[in-house]
Amino acid sequence: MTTIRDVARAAGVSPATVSRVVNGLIGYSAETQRRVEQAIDELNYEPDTLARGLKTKQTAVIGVLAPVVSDALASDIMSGVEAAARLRGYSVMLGRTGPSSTFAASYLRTLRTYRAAGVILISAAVTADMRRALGSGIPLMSVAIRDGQRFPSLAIDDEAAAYDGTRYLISLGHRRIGLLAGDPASVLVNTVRKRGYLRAMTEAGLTPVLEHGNSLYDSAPPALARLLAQDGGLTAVFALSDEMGAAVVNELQRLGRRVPDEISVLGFDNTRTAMHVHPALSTIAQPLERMGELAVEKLLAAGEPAAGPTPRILPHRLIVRGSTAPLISSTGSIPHNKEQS
Amino acid sequence: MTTIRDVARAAGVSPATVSRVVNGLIGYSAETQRRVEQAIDELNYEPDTLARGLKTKQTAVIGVLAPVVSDALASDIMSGVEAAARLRGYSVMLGRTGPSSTFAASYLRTLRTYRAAGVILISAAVTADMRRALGSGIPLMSVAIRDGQRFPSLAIDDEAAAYDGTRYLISLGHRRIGLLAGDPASVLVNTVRKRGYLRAMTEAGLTPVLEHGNSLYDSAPPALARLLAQDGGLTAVFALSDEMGAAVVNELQRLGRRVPDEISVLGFDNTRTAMHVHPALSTIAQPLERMGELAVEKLLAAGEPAAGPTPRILPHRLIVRGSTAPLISSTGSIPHNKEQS
DNA sequence: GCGGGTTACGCAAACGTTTACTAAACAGCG
DNA sequence: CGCTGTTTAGTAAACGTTTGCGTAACCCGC
Repeated sequence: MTTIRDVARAAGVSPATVSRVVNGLIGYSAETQRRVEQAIDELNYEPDTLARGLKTKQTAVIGVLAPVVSDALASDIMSGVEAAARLRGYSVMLGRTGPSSTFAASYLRTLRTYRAAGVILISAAVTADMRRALGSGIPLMSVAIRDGQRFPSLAIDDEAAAYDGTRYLISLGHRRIGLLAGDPASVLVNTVRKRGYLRAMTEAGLTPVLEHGNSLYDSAPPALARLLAQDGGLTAVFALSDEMGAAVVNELQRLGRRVPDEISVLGFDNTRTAMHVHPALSTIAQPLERMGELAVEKLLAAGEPAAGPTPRILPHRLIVRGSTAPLISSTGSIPHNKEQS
Repeated sequence: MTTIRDVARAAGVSPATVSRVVNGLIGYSAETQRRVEQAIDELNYEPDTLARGLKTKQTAVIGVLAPVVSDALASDIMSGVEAAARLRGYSVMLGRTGPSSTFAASYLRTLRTYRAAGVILISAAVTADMRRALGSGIPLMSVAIRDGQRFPSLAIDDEAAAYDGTRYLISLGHRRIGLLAGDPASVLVNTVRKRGYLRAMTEAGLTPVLEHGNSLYDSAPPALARLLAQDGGLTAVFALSDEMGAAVVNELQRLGRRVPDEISVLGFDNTRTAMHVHPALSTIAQPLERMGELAVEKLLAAGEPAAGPTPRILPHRLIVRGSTAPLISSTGSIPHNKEQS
């Protein structure tokens, strides 16, 4: 490995000067710069990140923690994080927190000893424990979850999104709308989405019908069965994740119910999964990649304590595909599809 | 931040001794160990990774590079990598190489300056350029692709897997079997899979029919149309990725062809996507998570140059779900489903 | 041509570890 | 009791950077 000293010798200057030109500081002549740069090229020099980090107490790494790595939602966010990070010369370090954030603190401690520039927490609430494990020097930001006002976060307004989704189904003429929620214990965003659904239903004078899955595909069929047991005449099902939504579409068809003619299905998140089913799932979109990008932008801007704990709200969007349709009601009033923001 | 010197002072010993107990070396009494450990606990000391890495010329990070981050196949492998890494106290650093490995060298250079313990390359061939960018000290292993004998790799036998898949369809009684391949330019594993298909077809005296997509969902419908244009009487389609397989299932149904009664569909990889479609996709499984785990195991064992360039072959497995069925042929011979390894 | 201001650059001390090397303490043993 | 061998522990020199400080050299106007 060639060091800064090798370059200095080759260029006939001191290591200090090499460091200055490498870091674009001032204090050297144009001629010196040329010689140094030539030496760098010839020796194929690359500054050692470890030594640099040790001295400057900062490394260009951003930690990303998600409940599970191989998850469509988390993957999309990570993709945005990776893109934004690489654009700014940062690397990303990946970690899995487990469904109930079991490993989070341990990862954060590691990230601290790496002197990470910041960490992004996906779909998990920031606890005081975590904040402590990370130490005070490193900014932390949670994404795809709203965490009161205590820590910076970046998410859509899940309550409003669920409200809008429910309103959309109502506007299609549906009256008997079932909700397929996720596990409120592990993914607390479910609680607030559920609230949005309930508000829309009671406002419209409709009676809520709801069951819980765990957000994953396999949990949906049994939960759907329970939903149908409660009200066999449901004309629409609102699933709070695309995986469950996709499962509902498939299961309904297996049961011989036609989607969307007999029963509409609405998903949530707009992950790839929504496209993988036929008819394609209408869903509430979160700007996932964009959220990842924004997270690193805000994180790095947070060097200045100007950015306080400002939970930033991103817009959600209703995406209408093939799984929802107006109710063919006996009253004959048929609202039509629309894409709204 | 508390340093090793603080601990030493608190325990009344020298930094050297603290270092020894932290690293489990020998050369201190039981009493000393007790005092040091107590001081560590009290001061909440955590050794600085950067300083340690600088001195020892090694850090506990493993790099993982994939063509795209938010890909079901890559995600599953990464998941295995993360699990195995964390088990051994290693962290994983994530990078995206782009479809034609554009960014790979740059990432490898970064990984080198971090003095990574090893790097894992997913679905991308190792080039001499990459090997050079990484330097000579860091082991590199490619996963889910077989790279001749030049660099260590870990994959299934794609030729045999495609052969077996095709044989399976033939054993079901199908004679007119179309292949939906991926883009051979970007994902070269497609070439060898195609070879397996061709071998099985010619061995059986059948005429191959094939078209190319790009492995992604959206590329499948048009490719399927071209396939059908070549032979409208196809009774089975073998798609070389689950995304394409899922798209084929959906598209076929949209065209009014019943799956699997009129036409069977076989996928490849056994990602989550295979489950997201109805009927669920029969597919050739790669042990993706296991591959990730094994990759880090071999990588870390490769400290000893005992492990040469031994491309390790993992077993593939045929998974029969609902998208394939025996051909109802006029001859009346109906082979039945089976799960084989 | 000289003082004052600027610019270009080198010296050396950090940053927090690990690890030779060395020394003291101690035990065993004839 | 001296001698040797072993164990425990400390000293200090690295590892490859960055950066405060100092000092030549230079520029400029009077």
